[in-house]
This record gives sequence, structure tokens and C-alpha cells, in this order.
Amino acid sequence: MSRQDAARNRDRVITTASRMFREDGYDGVGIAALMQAAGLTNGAFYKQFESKEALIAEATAHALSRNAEAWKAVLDSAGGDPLEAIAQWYLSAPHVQHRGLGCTFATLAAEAPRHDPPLRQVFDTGLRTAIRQIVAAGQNPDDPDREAKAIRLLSRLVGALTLARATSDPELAARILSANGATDATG
Amino acid sequence: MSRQDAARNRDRVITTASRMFREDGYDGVGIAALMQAAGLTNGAFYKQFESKEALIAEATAHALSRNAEAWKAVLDSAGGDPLEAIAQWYLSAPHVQHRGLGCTFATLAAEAPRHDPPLRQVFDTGLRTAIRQIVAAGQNPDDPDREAKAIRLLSRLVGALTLARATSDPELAARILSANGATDATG
DNA sequence: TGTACATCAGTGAACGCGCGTTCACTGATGTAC
DNA sequence: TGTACATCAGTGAACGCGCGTTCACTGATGTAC
Repeated sequence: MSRQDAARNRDRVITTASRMFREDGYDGVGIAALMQAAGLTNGAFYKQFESKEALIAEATAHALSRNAEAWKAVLDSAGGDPLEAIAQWYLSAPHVQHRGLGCTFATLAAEAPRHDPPLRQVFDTGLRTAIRQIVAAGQNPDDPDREAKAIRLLSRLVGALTLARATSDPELAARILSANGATDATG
Repeated sequence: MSRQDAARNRDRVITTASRMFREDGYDGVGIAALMQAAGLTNGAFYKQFESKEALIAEATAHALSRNAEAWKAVLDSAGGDPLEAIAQWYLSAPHVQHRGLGCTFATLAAEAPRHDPPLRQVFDTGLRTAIRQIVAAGQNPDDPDREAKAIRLLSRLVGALTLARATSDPELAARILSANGATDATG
């Protein structure tokens, strides 16, 4: 167990938590279940983190920065209109189905108001990054309304994904997704 | 304790739960705390409800139907463009601050995917109602895209409210709100 | 380079606590005759 | 209309369980000389 091993274990806990929190919510993931999923035992947790709330902030920051990487990849590789490409990708069936690796705003932002300032600040940073990415991908750099447009697109995508996931009726989910720019909205 | 008293108690538990769930999430509200807030004791709960999950479905249906009444009141009394009036009202400071009486989609829809079919169906109904209300308030009844436009508006408002609430920076929150149609976006 | 010691991540059991749910009991309400 | 009984919402304590957190202990790693 070198210090490098310990650092790797810490990273694995954060990665695992960032997935589990997005799947089951902050309240839905216990320390014991998390540590077991990361291949460790209960007690090791408090050698690495001050509290569950501290992990929540770190794991959310991790999730948001992974999200930002994914946005960058999609925007960079888009032929044609990058914002149309983002909407298609964001509202695709895999993203609707797999919450654990998906957008952190859609899964966890609604829980943020009940949490401590550090987590809220993580969301501040994540939001600013996402807005900046969309603004940069816009095709009209002189439009004075371009930040507001970026914010509207982000708001709309987050809302659409959240609502489509809440539904039990695939037809209604498909209508929500395709109204918002999904190409294949079968799920 | 007449049967009417019992029915009133049951209603009070549902109303109380619909507020508390929106404030603290489904996982954040325990039966004991809920019953105490409703002026009853622990044990009475299971004389009225089969399980917590059953209450979750009923309380969410109640919250959504109260939301629908509020939408109707705003849309009916709007001078000028009703959809602009809805956005202003929906993104107003009181709505951002008071989750407990606010939009159920913004507070609880993200938790729905983790729950049983009855709750998901409650969201189905709530969504269909909200979309229908927005469509009916639209000013161009011949627009073939009017349902998609209604869905986009709803998605955008839900996303904007969720993101504005997650933020800890009032300036960022105000930018999100005003980009989406709030008039006074000071918080 | 080898030895002695300090450090510290991890183990696994335990802490107190609140969770959702059950239960024996109470007593007022409603029903049957 | 009065009496006897069944119903059932509510009480409050208890159930087993999992929660976040703590702790004594282990043993490999890293440091000092």
C-alpha cells in the first residue's frame, strides 16, 4: 500500500461516487455501499474524506468536469451546426437511459439547494463552464444576445432530459425529446 | 374522531407531505417528522397509507394539481402574451426561493426515475396537463408546431428554475433567470 | 546499506441514531336489533 | 329511542435495519541516522 496506491484508491472512491450519486441521488448512496463498490471497507472512508458532504462536493466536481470533457468532444467533432449536434447527443436514448455517466445538472442540481455552500459553488463553476462552452460553439460571435441564447439552450436541454426521464410513457418521452431537437427519440 | 375528521387528517398529511417532499426530497422526509408536522403521531400513518411509496405518489399528484391550478390562474389573468406572463411568474424571486409550494417538476422530477410505476404515471399525467395548458394559452391555434413549442417552453422553464436554485452566486442566478424571461431577476 | 521508528491507509467492529413498519391497546363513532 | 357490539383512526412503544461516524488495531511504506 504505497502512497500512490492510496491516491489511486481515493480517486476510485470519487469516480465510483460520481456515478452512484447520479444514479441514486446523494441521499440514496450510503458510505458502506459506496466503499464496497469501490473495493474497500467502511472505515477507510474517513482516512480520505472529512465527511460525506465533503465527498459530495468532490464527486460532483468530478462528474461536472467529465461532463465538460464530453461536451467538448461533441462540439469539437460536430460537422454542421455544433449546437444542433449537442442537442441530438444530449437527448439521445443512451443519455436518457444511463444517468450514472450523464449530465450532472439533470440528475443532481435539484438537490443542490439543500446542501452546503461548497457544493453550490461546485455547481456555479460547472454552470459557468457549460455556458462558456456553448457560447464558444455559437456560430455568430457578434450576437450581443449570445450568452442569453446559450443559457436558454442549456436550460432547455436540462429540463427536457429531466422530464423525459421522469415519464413512464415512452411515447410522451419521445415527444419531449424530439420537440427539443433529438433526432432518434425512441427512448 | 368522526370519519370526516379522519378524512381531514388524511388530507392534511397529503398536503403537508406535498410541501415537505418538494422542500427536502422524497428521501429527505421521514414518516415520523411528516406525521408530527401534520399534528399526528407515527403509528397513524399506516391506518391511512399502505406505504411511504404510496404516499409519495398521492402527495406528488396533489402537488401537481395545485401547480396546474396556479398555472391556470396566471394564464387566465394575463394581459398581453400569456406565455410571457407565465415565464415572468415562473422565474420570479418568490418561486425560486420557496420550493415547497413551487413547481413539482423542478423539485422532484429528477428523483422520479428511481421510483415505482405509480409515481411515474403521476408525472405522465402532470406533464400532459401542463403541455395542454401551454398549448391552449398559445396565441396561434393553427401553428402545427405549437405542441413542440409548448414542450420547449416547459423544458426551458423547468431547467432554468432548477439551475438558478442550484447556484450560490446571485448574479449567475439572475443571469439564468433573465435570459429565460424573468423581468425582475434579482434572485 | 542497514536498522529503528514514525506514519498512515486500510480493516472490521462498534457507536448512537433515525429510518420504515408493526403491534397491542384505547376510545369514540357508527351499526344492528 | 336505547342498548350491545363492531369498526377503526389514533397512540406510543417497539421491531430490525442501515445510516454516518468513530475507534483500536494491523502492517506496509517512508524517514532518520
